[in-house]
Amino acid sequence: MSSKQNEQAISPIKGMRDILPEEARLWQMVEASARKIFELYGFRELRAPILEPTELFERGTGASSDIVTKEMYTFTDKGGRSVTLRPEYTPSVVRAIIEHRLDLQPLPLRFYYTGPMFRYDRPQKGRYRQFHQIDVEVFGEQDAAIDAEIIEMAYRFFQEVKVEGVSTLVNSVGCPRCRPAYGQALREAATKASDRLCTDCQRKAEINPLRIFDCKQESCQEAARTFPRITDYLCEECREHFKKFLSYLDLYQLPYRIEPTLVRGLDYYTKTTFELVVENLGAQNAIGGGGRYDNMVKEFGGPDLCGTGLAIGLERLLLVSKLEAPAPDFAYFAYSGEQARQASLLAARYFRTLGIPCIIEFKERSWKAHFSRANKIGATWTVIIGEDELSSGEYQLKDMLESKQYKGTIEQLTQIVIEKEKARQGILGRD
RNA sequence: GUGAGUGUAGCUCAAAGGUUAGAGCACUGGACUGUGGAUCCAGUGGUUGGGGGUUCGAUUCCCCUCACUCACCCCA
Repeated sequence: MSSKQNEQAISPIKGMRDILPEEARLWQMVEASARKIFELYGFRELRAPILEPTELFERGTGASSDIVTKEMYTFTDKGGRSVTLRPEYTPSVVRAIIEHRLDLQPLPLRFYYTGPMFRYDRPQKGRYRQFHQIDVEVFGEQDAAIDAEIIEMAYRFFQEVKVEGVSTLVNSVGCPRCRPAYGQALREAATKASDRLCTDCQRKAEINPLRIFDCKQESCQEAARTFPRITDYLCEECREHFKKFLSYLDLYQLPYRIEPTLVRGLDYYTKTTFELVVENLGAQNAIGGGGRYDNMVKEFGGPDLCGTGLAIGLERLLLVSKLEAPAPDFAYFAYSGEQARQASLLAARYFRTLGIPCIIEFKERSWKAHFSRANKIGATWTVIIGEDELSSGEYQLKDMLESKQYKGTIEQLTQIVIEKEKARQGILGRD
């Protein structure tokens, strides 16, 4: 700590936080699982910048979306350009595809990415201003089977990272051909029922009547039940796509519920939308979500390339994951005197060359204090080097878990560690 | 942006207007200078989030402010 003179401690910016080593270990495990599983489905990582031109999101995410109208971290850089910390990932991939003419590669394209996103929201449980997503996108595949496969992949991932009780809400929001008619029908119904709606919903009837569906007022819910459903307004193509999508979910035997009121806050979705929700997460119960966006690439001036994707929120995932990080295995060096210290340093170098993690500390300690320290920091092995060991040339190795002690040359001792670790499936046995 | 709740040691919490703000855990050291976990003892650590007010006296009551939490809106 710094001096206590009226200095104010510097805290992180609201909605942002440090991830300390113990928790970071879990993040590493989750990210490693994601990579492993996504690669298993042919996805490849595509890393895009965190900072993008503001216009990318105004056009991609949608100028009327909540994200763009009130949640972006936008500022002017020293060159006078308006830049934005990305609030989501999809527009960046679309930009990269056009930039690098990736559409000329064999289709479909499968990309994944994991990293921080930024939205200027009011923080609450499961919601931060800097949060992290893992994101997958597929381009150039119109078949509804891919929409289902992405969800199947998500379930495999959830299983791998010990997230249980995930259910899927699915819907189709139609396309620019069928959506306008529905929007009009819904607006008319909402206006007609205006006197039965709360003041909040009366306002929604104008702006976004779909939102009336998830109002908690009993009278609004009652009125909403009489409103037309999007699924009754889909055009032939969209209806077919939706039917096929559901049939593949059935094939995988994935649990889902059709939620005709599921609207997502991003403007670009067409046809399939879905949300992965989980219990015990409080109000922000969506652990993942996504859908199809068949027109975004074209609207950016690129080729007519359809897209579909999924984003998973890592903070929320970790809030419900039962994953536990195994304690790290390593050797601690207990020594006495300068000569033994030097012998320890060289021994640790040899250990590390063989892939055995070591921690060596430089505080002079009694033997008892050394062992106490080794125990406290969780060492699995303690290497003992004192006067006796220096003169005999044989060091000692203590197995801290079994309280067994060995004596031998440094080569012999490393062999013991390696064999034992293998048997225990310790760090040397893992991939 | 709106609403509610909470701020006391690193963590979890006491102290209900009255001496020098305490305890457990954690940390450091000792009992114990060639062997850890247990036990016992001691020590470090606080502008009670900050500012103002009421009062002889405020951690306690009032106001402002900041932070955190939860919820609305929306989303991961």
